[in-house]
Amino acid sequence: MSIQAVAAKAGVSVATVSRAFNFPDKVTRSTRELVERVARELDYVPNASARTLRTQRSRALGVVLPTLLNPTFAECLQGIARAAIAGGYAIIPVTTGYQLDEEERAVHLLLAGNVDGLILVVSNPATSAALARLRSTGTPYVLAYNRHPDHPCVTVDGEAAVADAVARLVLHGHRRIAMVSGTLAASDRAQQRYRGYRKGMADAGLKAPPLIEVPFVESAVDALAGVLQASSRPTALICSNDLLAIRSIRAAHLGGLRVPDDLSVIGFDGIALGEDLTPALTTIAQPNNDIGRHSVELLIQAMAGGTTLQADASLLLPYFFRDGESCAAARNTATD
Amino acid sequence: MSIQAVAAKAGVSVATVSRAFNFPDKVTRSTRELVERVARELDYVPNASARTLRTQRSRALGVVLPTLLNPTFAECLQGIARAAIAGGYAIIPVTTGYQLDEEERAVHLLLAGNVDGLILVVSNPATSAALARLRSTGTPYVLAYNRHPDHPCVTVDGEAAVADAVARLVLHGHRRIAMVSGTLAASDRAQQRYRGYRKGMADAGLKAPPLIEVPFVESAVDALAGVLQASSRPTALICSNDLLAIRSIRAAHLGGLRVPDDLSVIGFDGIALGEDLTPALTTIAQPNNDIGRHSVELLIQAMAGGTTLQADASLLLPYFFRDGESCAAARNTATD
DNA sequence: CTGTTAGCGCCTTCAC
DNA sequence: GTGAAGGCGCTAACAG
Repeated sequence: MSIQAVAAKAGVSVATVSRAFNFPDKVTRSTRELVERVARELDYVPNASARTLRTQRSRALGVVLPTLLNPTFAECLQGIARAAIAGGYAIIPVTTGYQLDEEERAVHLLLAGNVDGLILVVSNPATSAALARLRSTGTPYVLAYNRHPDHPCVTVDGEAAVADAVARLVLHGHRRIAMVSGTLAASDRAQQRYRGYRKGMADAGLKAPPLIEVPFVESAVDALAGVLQASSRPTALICSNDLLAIRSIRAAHLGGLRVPDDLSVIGFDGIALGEDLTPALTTIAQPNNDIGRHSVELLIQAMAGGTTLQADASLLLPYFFRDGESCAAARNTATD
Repeated sequence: MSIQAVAAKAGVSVATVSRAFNFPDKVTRSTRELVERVARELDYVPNASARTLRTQRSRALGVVLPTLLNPTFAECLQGIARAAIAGGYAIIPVTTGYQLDEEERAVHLLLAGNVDGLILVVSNPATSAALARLRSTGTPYVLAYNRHPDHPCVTVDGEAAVADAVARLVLHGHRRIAMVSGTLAASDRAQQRYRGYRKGMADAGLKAPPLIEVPFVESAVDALAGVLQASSRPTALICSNDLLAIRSIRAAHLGGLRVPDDLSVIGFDGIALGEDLTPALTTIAQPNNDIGRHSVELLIQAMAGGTTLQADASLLLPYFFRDGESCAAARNTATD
């Protein structure tokens, strides 16, 4: 079903049909209605690839993310999806599994797929080869969750957020506060959050114990077992993401510690599920949906202007401390 | 950067360049290497829309799902994404928020986007207008999670699964077993699972109390409060999905009941997160990733044969009873 | 084995 | 306000 068929049946030229669809005012009302009617009768749907080929715009956005198994990114993608549809764009998501070579492959794939722009969550903007190559192509893009002065980014101030959280814990009487993180090298977010932790501890005049680095989330429970049994075990844990926090709570439980009575746990991300857990997860909530939405909006805006997005378009969205039940005041301990 | 440029620089015709890429054996080794080198130098990437226009195949699959906020579907989409990439396809996901009109809009959008095939999770295959229209277009499609004799489906036997679960509970001494579900009308899955529940109860010679129907997951806690306070409250809950199970556990907790000591809770879906909760969620686990993967594989296979997928290609994958900590034997109660 | 050429369906000047 | 025609980049006959 092509524009030709519609033109023929309506007794007008293809140009008129095209205009009736794309510039309704450039055509007489009567012809427009005629064309619309015929198109409907014929179930005509404009051919996207032909249009793309002709206009050099696909109205498709590529999305590169680590995984959908972390609800954080699923929530963000949902935000992206809604905003994209609202803006008349389709999205093509690709997951990388936190692997650098997959990042490159994804960007390559998407570029070959003629996307008009890209939203990506990379491991580390400063060192990402994929990002460097992407940049050189002149395709508009925006980073989500990442933060770097040379790139347009939409995220929250993870450093300040964690420093805040530490301050809150201190206010509640905690002194032995440890941080649990995934592999630091694997993401700039983890690094920022850890910086915030150290800053928070320093500000409170506390000595920061070594970072509890968990290579695979699955091994979190094991990694924590030892730490939580020590005589000078922490009374509070700040986790670099909610999934780690959930596993930390489990580790505490397995170790015979009650949360929050014996151990306070704070997460980071604000996944929706956290509110329904028992105990409800105390966490630093990011507006995951909005991060996605704003990324799309920035991108669409830039593309409309025919430009690429600059670093100074970056958005730092507010985070929220979501009070839950996994965090409480420290009990008085003589060992302090 | 077009094929023309490559041809010119390499001193061959565009046809040769095209062949060098698509049928490497149909050109001399030397020409192929020449073309490849020049293409690399020029950073040439074949234009997807031109190819699609010419071949009438987009190598893109549309995916219609209710939401990404339920990890079940996020896990499935992850499976779809991986399998699609492996098969050389891009995916374009659209969420419907469980709304029928959004289902139609999504199908329309995707069809207009020139997808070669569709994977969808609809509310109810028997009544879906979107599905009827899709079918009439002759575009290959497959349903995931849905089950219907007239459509190709990839899912598990939800009815048998729940009946099994009831039998297990009975074996553990439970007699007052209630089911918690979302709106029955909103999904055929919920209906199947409920049928399984009634069958299981009937088989055990037990009277099934009224279904606890929760219109919005957010209201689950309220909806359950009353039921759990009653003197003849259930000793076990079978929930139609894991998110409901998690909220049911919370409701129990808020009502002063311990899980599993005072109340056993079984979920359905097998979201990964369930294993990390405390108590670890006992659930009927579906192979979410595989459901996605198989859907893609069936579709690609059918498309390769140039055919549409028939109902008899449907796949019923195995489910697993995942033992957790939210379910235990019933305590002896004189009131039984 | 390689080159020439005709469209795929659409948009967009340029005439009228 | 409408029509005619070129060409976006590519593949697939068809020739050579």
